Amino acid sequence: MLEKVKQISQVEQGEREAKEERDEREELRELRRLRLEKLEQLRENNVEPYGGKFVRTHLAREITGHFALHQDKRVAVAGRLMARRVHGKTTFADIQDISGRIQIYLRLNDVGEDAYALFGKLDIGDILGVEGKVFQTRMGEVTIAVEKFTLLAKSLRVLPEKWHGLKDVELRYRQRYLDLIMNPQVKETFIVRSKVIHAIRRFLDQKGFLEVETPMMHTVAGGAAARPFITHHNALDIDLYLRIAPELYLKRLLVGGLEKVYEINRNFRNEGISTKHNPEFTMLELYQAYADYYDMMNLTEELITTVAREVLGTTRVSYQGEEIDLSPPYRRVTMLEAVQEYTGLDFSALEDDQAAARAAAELSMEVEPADTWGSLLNRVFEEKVEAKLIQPTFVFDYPIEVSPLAKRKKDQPRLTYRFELFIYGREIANAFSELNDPVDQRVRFQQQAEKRLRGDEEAHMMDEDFLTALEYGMPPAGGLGIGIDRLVMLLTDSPSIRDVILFPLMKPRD
RNA sequence: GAGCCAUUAGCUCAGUCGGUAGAGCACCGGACUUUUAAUCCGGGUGUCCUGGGUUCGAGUCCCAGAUGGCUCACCA
Repeated sequence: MLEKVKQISQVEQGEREAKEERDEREELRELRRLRLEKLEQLRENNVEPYGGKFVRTHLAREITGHFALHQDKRVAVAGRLMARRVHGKTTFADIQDISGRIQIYLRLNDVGEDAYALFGKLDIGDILGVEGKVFQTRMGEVTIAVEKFTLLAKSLRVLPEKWHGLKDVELRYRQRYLDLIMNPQVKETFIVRSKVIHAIRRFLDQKGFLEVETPMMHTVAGGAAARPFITHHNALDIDLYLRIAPELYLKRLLVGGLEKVYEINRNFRNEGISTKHNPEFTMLELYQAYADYYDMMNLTEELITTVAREVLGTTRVSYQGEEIDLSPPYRRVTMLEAVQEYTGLDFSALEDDQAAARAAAELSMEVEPADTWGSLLNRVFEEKVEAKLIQPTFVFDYPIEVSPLAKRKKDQPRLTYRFELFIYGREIANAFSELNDPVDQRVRFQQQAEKRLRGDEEAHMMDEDFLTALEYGMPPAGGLGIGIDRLVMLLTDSPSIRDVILFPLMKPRD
């Protein structure tokens, strides 16, 4: 009995020590503790630290950019306190809002002792509303002479350093809000992203395209060669796939008579993460009935140049030190020509799979038994050519093996009416004359199914429901997909896809 | 999945040969009524990523792990 009591008291002691250690650690976070105390003090002095609506008359930039218009005018601005320079009975500070920063100036004589003391208790990071008259300092800085200010939100955490900003890449992604507060270029990038998407919508709407939304959760993951994420619907007790592409649903809409449709939304692919890949990413897909892939090339050129002009005001962009000219026409080259140009190898002269395998081996490529003329042509292109296509280049007529949803070329049955657009060695767009022959499509699915049986998890799945739709008759059509994230990377000179996705996927930290 | 690199105060970073951890900003106290990376005086606030090991002694050396970055692989 005594033993047991002893044991319990030992356990209790251990718990107590652990708790004391926690308390001690909590106490060590002095900066935050100090701010919590300030919060209490504010409330004791009847200052509400978390305000409500504040009516602003101007954004910072509107005032600083047009001083003459606002001189001596009374204005109200709101934003985050980003810097403070105290000179005894006067204080300068900087307020940051969506448009930028503006300096404010407080004098004890103007605001009174209580308010001046309160301002001294504020912290960098607090959100305020200020009212006062616009003037220019001796040094020429457009400034608001504060008559009144209101605390709108007390900050309990210390912002990153004012001069170097937030550099730690991990923190920038995990706490993007801090990145946005501290690094103006980051905010600019995401504003550009928003404008790009808006410009695309405007462009397509004007051309008579209808924006639609198709399912994100699929019972068959189709429309691309990729491994899907799997989720589960409890009530129906079925597994579902997060979509890897909207393609097969958008084509069903062509069957239904929606002749020009597009969707801008997320795709999910359960694959590796890199500077060019995020598990969820944004795609534009569009389909136009009675068009073909040449129409899609023209549309792609027009879309990209329109967006670049509207958003950046130019079609010449600098990407990672490389000058890229986005003005049309873009170079157009068949895959066969491109491979010949960069390797000297004329694939069109190779009669069969064996000849292709021998030729590929001579280029010191690994050849596998399952490889065919088309798969090798594609691989030689990917390995020897792709990275060299810096200026915008349409590469067209892709092998049929790697294009199970594209229409077969009439005169060259080993190829399809398909192109991809490359810029800076990266695939930006993918398009084809859509396969609308249900019998051919069934054969293609069957070939893909065989690849799946052989262990290719990225091969397309058979989609009977889609085939049924095609059997009702789908108009011939051109289809186009553009990776929005990659386009935005190009237009914002961002080296990583994570720089253009607000919250890229990160592993949880403990 | 593989290789290389990084992880030290809230942030940006030093830290020598293994000898008990520093700077700037931010913060706290004081001075200052047109500054602007304000300035001047005083104050260091820490799970040195985590866990083992070597050692009299580890931020530092070794092993394992975590997270992140880059490159490659895969892919769009």
